[in-house]
Amino acid sequence: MENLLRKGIREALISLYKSDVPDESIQLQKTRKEFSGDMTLVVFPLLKNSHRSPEQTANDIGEYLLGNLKSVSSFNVIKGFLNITVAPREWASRLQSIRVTRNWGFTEAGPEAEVIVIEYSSPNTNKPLHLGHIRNNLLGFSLSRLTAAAGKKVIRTNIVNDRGIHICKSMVAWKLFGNGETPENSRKKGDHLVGEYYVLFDRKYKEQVAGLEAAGSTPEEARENAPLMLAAREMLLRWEAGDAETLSLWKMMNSWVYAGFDVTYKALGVEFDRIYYESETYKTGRQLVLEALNSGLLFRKDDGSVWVDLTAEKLDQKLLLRSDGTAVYMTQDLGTAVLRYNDFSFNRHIYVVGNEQNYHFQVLALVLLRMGYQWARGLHHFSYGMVELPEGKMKSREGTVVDADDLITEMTDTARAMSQELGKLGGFTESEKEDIFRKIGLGALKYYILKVDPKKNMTFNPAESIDFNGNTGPFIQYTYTRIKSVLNKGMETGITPGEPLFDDVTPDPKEINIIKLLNDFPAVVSEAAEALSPSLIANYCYDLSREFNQFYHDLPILGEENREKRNFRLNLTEMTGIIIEKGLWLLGIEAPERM
RNA sequence: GGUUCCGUAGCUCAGUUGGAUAGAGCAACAGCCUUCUAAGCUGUGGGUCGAGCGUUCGAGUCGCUCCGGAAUCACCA
Repeated sequence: MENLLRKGIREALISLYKSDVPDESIQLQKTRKEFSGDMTLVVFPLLKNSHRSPEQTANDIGEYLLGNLKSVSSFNVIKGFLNITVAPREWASRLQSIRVTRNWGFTEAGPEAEVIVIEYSSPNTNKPLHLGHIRNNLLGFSLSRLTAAAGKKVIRTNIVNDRGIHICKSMVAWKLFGNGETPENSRKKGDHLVGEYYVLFDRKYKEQVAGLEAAGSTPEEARENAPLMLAAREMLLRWEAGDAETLSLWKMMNSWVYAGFDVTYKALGVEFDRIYYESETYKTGRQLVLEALNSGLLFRKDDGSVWVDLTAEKLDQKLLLRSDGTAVYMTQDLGTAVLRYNDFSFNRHIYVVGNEQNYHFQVLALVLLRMGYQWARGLHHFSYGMVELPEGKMKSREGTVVDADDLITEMTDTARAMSQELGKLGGFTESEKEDIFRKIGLGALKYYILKVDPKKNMTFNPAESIDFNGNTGPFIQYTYTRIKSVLNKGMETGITPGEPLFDDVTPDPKEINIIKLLNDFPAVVSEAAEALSPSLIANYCYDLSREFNQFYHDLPILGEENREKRNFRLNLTEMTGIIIEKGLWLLGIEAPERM
């Protein structure tokens, strides 16, 4: 449609003014709602060619299009804007071609497809997932679907931070105070259980520090010499030395955590193709750093610590190995990146990590380049904003962290309560109902998070909770179930979307609005994949749902007397359902059949 | 202090490569269920797009300077 108009406009310019213009000077856009018309040409850039006033120019082109293009039915000129109305029947045939295209902007990954590694989630094994992780997981998973839809070969990875002093703290606390508590005998979820010991460590440790300070130690001494801290340090040394008993405790507690994470991941509906563990990558990182040091790319300070000097890149010097030779965060990530490149030879590597680590990823790419890895140019930090509470940041100390499992349960509970209040879902078994409540609750949560521009910080108000009315996931899901309901009802009465014989159908304005949106979908998908922005998809789904609900309300679908018109509406309805389902799929939101 | 990001209605957020009178939802108020699902639809009120200057025929959008907020600049991860 747009291309047709472009071609016509170019012909008009040649015929009227004997001059051709570059494509970007032909600014075609959708006509704003308050004006009549479908497409609008902004004529200001064309005045150089016409040497006439904006109104005259617009009028000239309008007349030409009306006379020469069958699909243009009328036009009007307001200031420098030429509003072109496309013949309604043109839209009807547009729906037909959308219907037969059948790929809706989704591209299959061919053998030559670009390989993209997406890392997301990246949990620590000493505490359960919270709201911040939810944003990470949802963004990462949706990005993986978006890039896959754009024809890339996507590998979803996770890096589990399973080593270090923080893990040892949980281990020490469990050993001292645990009395053999396990997820089985306590019926607690493994990650929560381990998290409790991490918190317990912190509490007991603070008591000890306070005790030492009362006995005359300086605060610094107290922090260093508290027995619990000494025990944790010793545990870390034993871990690094490969002590069998320590390793077996570590493996046992980590397995609890992983079992817990699996439950949360499953509830969120996210998946990974390959999981990396820092306990397996940090040694590679250290090796890389030592090799680079030998090649003179890095330098060693007097105390033995190894650094990279990035002052030439306007950054600081950055530590890569501690004076005792142990690895830091950066070292591990260097190792992980190289291992991944060896595994997948990726073209691009997207890290879904919060914006508090912008500096870290800037340095990571620079260091890899310094080491001679040209592929590091393909590293991309997908930096998203924090989730804040109305009072500010979530703080575990103040108990204001929103736990992921709790939130998921709460959302499902709310969906259940709301559904009962509305008196819905008669005739379903309990397990069917629960499945629907889960889809709705999760849909609300996911949409709430994904509709927001990823790079912005967002506010989550637990008291007001997440809405189920208005611009929400359930609204879109509801629209989808309405569509299903119409199609089912039609099928029962023998009315199904048949062959599209749309030649004689003149669509209503509301129908044209929907066709326009359906027509946009492929462009929205590729734009969202390009911009790595699930929020574009989310907002598109909302617009389409809104448009459909208005149409649904005002016009009969099954009740339409005219057979062709009814068939047309059914096809429109069916197509809308398909596109909404596709859009929700890109967001990782499930579409219930009924609700 | 350096670097990066953000600032749009009372609240939560949209706003395509610069285009016309800046949009939704929530909250408030007023309507609409004998009808394909009312988790819906319709209407009313609500804005110096943080401030200023500049570029442009045209700026919420681009540039500069301020103001406000966040993150980061660890031998934490």
